This record gives sequence, structure tokens and C-alpha cells, in this order.
Amino acid sequence: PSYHGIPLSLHYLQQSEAAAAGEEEMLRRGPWTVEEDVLLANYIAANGEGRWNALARRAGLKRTGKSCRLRWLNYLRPDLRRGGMTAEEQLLVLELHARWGNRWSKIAQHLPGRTDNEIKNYWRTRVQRHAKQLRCDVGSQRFRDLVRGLWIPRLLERIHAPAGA
DNA sequence: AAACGGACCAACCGCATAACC
DNA sequence: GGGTTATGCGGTTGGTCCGTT
Repeated sequence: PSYHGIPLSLHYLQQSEAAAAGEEEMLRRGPWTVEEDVLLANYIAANGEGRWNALARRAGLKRTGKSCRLRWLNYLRPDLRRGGMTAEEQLLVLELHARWGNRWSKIAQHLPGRTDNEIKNYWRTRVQRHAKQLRCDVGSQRFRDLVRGLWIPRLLERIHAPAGA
């Protein structure tokens, strides 16, 4: 559970145990606060990204390097696209997933400003939901056929339809 | 009014590989 | 060159929002 951005889970217990055992550090986890975002964004603006563990310490963040990297790549990076996927993007995801399977990172490289996490979430929620509605498995041949025969044509129609119509 | 449930998403984990002494 | 640390990936979880029962 968390409350107002402050995580209250057993991680804190683990951390106090670690502290009681004499290990300092007390790494935070869970949702990022705006203060943390500012620290991270400012540090990277000044010093660039990379060497995440050192970066975390030098930016004054009580986080793992891993957590900082994730936050930057998935949320703070300035060139991120926000908001729902366009029809073009959805089409690309469907096509590339058909070609490569769950290679989210590779797929994301072909959608500028989108992250692998976002695409993975899109697939798990939207695509799997449609599969469920159609009463078939996402991996099944039947579903692949439906994607090619129904979903993709519908997207193409939207893409080529007059804007705003 | 409260409990429930699903959609959505941010963030975590474990593991594999890479990079670094 | 082998052990250790760092990074990147994919799967999964847990929280919040919101509509429904």
C-alpha cells in the first residue's frame, strides 16, 4: 500500500532492519515524488545520463540506479510522446509484434517517443482484452487471423479516412 | 453506501548479458 | 581471465481510478 506517494509496504520494514543492522543507505522505492523528479532531471540536464548507480548517489537520490534509469527512460525523458497511441502507432505495434513477438524493446525502437513499457502495457491491456472478447488466445492462429482480417483493416480505414470525419 | 471488478499504468523483480576491474 | 558490478530486457505486481452491482 502507499499513501500520498509515500510507500508504506514491507520494504520500509526491510530498510529499518537494514538500518538497525548498521547498514546505512535506506533506499527509497515506490512512486516518485516531484522533488525526486526534479533532482534527477536537473542532474541529467547538467551531467548527462549513464552510470546510473553513481548518478543516483551524486544527484542526491536515495534510489537504486536501476530505479533512476527506469524513471528517466519511461517518464522524464524530454522526447517522450504522451497520450494514447495513434492509429498509425497501433498498426505498427500489431505488425511488428506479428513479426517479432514480445520483443518490446525492439518494437519500441520503431515508435519514436514510445517506451517498451508503454507498448507492453498496451499489448497486455488492449490487445489481450480484444482477444478475450473474441474468446481466443492472443497467441492463437485464430486471433492472428482476426487481427489481420479485421483489426488492421479497420485501423487502415481510420488512417486513410478524412481527418476529423 | 459499500463492496466489487476490470482497465490502466508505474514501478518492481529476476535473470541474462555486458562492462569493468 | 574470473569474479563482481552495471545495464537492459521481459514478465509481473500492486495501486488508483471508475463504473457497476
